[in-house]
Amino acid sequence: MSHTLGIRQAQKQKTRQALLDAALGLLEEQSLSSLGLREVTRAVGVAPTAFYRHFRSIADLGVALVEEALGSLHPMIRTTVATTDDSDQRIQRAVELIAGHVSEYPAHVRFIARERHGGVQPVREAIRDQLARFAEEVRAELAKDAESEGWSDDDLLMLAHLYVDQMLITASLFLEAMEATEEDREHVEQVATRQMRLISIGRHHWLD
Amino acid sequence: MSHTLGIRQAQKQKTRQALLDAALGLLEEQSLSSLGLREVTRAVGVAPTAFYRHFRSIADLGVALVEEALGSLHPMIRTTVATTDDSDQRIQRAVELIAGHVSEYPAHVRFIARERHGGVQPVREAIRDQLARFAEEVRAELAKDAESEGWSDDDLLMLAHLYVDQMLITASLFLEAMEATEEDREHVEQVATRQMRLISIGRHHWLD
DNA sequence: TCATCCAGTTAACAACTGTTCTCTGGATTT
DNA sequence: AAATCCAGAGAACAGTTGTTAACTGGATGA
Repeated sequence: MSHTLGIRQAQKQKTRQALLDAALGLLEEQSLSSLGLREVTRAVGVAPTAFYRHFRSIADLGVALVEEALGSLHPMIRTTVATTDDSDQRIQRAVELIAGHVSEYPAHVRFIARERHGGVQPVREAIRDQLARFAEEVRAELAKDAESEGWSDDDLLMLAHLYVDQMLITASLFLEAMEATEEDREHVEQVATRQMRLISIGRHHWLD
Repeated sequence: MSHTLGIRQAQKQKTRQALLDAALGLLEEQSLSSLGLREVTRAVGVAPTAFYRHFRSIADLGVALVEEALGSLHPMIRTTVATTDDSDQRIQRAVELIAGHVSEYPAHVRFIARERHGGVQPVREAIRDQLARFAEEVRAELAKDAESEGWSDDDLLMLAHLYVDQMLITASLFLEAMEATEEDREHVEQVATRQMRLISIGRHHWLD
């Protein structure tokens, strides 16, 4: 139950969101470490000093963007992994889900791919933490699976990280393919599906 | 057979290398898109305008750094994949080789990881091209393997990309672990080895 | 030996940056 | 109704940026 905000708080949140949106837009053709505070406020149409009412620095804004881009993704990942029908169909659904997310939030995906190893430490750490949470959640779901009998928790987490990294690679490839032909996009989908399948086969025979 | 350079050419190459080295150093705590031309020349101790004698722009310098970081790596990758003894030992050697390379050229590894999805298009493209070459070379080596009988070229390339991406992920993890404890570094090595092994198991049962 | 070349220098430019302090006027609270 | 609050504006700061033009002086080639 969220309390209704006053006019003042509402307007403040609106400006804050405008700053985040403008920053995300400007980051399509540069990195966070070269993004200027004035550049962002100029794009919003607000005085440079207004920035400080919302963020301590550009790095601070970057951390907020990480939360916006990844924070709401946890339930989605959970339910996708949790689906316990035929393995091949599960993979295909996962790949389609990634493709859909990339075409709906391309700027968010680009931001995460770019800043995961980017030049701003607090942002790198925020992304690392979120991805570690993803891996842990995937591990927990995998543990429920019948196929995980006899697996150590360490190995399950190892596999979960493999899946999470593969998701990011796939998302990044879909992003690159967005401005390519439909044929190229289908090729990316096919390769991603096969890579996931190969990993799943490795998982199936891990205990042999 | 390299012809001996005149004093002039030699001095020019020396300055050019100093610019590359200084840039690589400065890039440890920022991205290429925020690196300034004056910043680099200041670090070398040379006038800003001297920069233009060697590079058209910072992006141009970035492309040269990609060549420096990845260009000499092709024979190394080839011979590593080509080694045809026991599979588990091959994986362990590959991981050790990555660890060695990271501790010998950490700045190069950081640069590639950072700019692969970074904000400078020509640099992204240069890295993409080099990695595609790696994948193609790995595919060619895998094709010679007895285990690759019955595999399509498409599937071999799919697997090769999986290996190349896994190498990069592993290298990036070793880099992060460089300032951590010996225990952490061993953990990274163990996880990377197991992930490679799982992929190899998937490869072994791919045609079932 | 002498004319040419060219890597690096010097000086200057307009434009940009993050941050400070002071102020304003509408929303909020008393 | 009056007092307080606070998001955003405005002006000014010292310092930075990429790029230009004209130069210097040692290496080079005739």
